[in-house]
Amino acid sequence: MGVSKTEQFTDNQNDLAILFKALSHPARIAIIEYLLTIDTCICSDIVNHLPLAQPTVSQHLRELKNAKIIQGSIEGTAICYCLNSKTLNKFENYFQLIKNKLELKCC
Amino acid sequence: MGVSKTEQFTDNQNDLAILFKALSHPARIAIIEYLLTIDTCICSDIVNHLPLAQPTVSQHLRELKNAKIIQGSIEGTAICYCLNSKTLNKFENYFQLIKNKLELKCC
DNA sequence: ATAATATATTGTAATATTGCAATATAATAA
DNA sequence: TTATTATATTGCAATATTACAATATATTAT
Repeated sequence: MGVSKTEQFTDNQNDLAILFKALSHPARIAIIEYLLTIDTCICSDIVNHLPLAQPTVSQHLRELKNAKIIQGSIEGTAICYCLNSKTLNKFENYFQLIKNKLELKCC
Repeated sequence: MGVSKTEQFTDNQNDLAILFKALSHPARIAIIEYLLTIDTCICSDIVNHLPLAQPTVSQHLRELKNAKIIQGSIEGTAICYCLNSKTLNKFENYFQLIKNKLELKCC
């Protein structure tokens, strides 16, 4: 009761759900939007840019990193986070597939 | 503490997060995939097709309906649920926008 | 080495989500 | 009307998420 029955669904369905879950918080959307506006990025920029405490931002960054939506590389004392275009293209492909299937349908 | 600070983010960021949250469960991905494979659809088909109890499926359908990802029309004693292509196109547009912005960037 | 700075981790309280039994509603069939 | 069938709602237990203070870690500067 209350436990998500993930094992009852296909790997693909679970993988997609995990990807979407990573985008299901406005702070994480804000992080992505911010990373799109700048070329390089250190984490403290993000912390200053968001209305959340540093540990909370770190937690959101970890979730995006786990989903491979962003990737971080150590740059001296800071970490350079940037978007992973490969994963983001997965999303685009998925919705393009849906669009193509929808066009063949009536309602 | 623990409350999502939604009011601190823009309407657009919150709207996107809500849309993605609607897709963040494998059962709801499975519902979308199922609706893509058939032309018309009654809810009991979905219930029989998913490994979840009827109230749980009804709850997931409501969440997809609230997000306007699916829409339902009463057909006698059943309800015909189908996908809302307008909302699904929103997703595609969003990721296309991201892709375009990413191509202009270095890392 | 010690201090300063940047980021991560841990622990915990508040809240949200998930799943389902029980029940309600609403339409058709007998 | 009464049964049957299809779907929705309610209430609640189990679990997950969110936010952050406190603390840890790790790198550079002095």
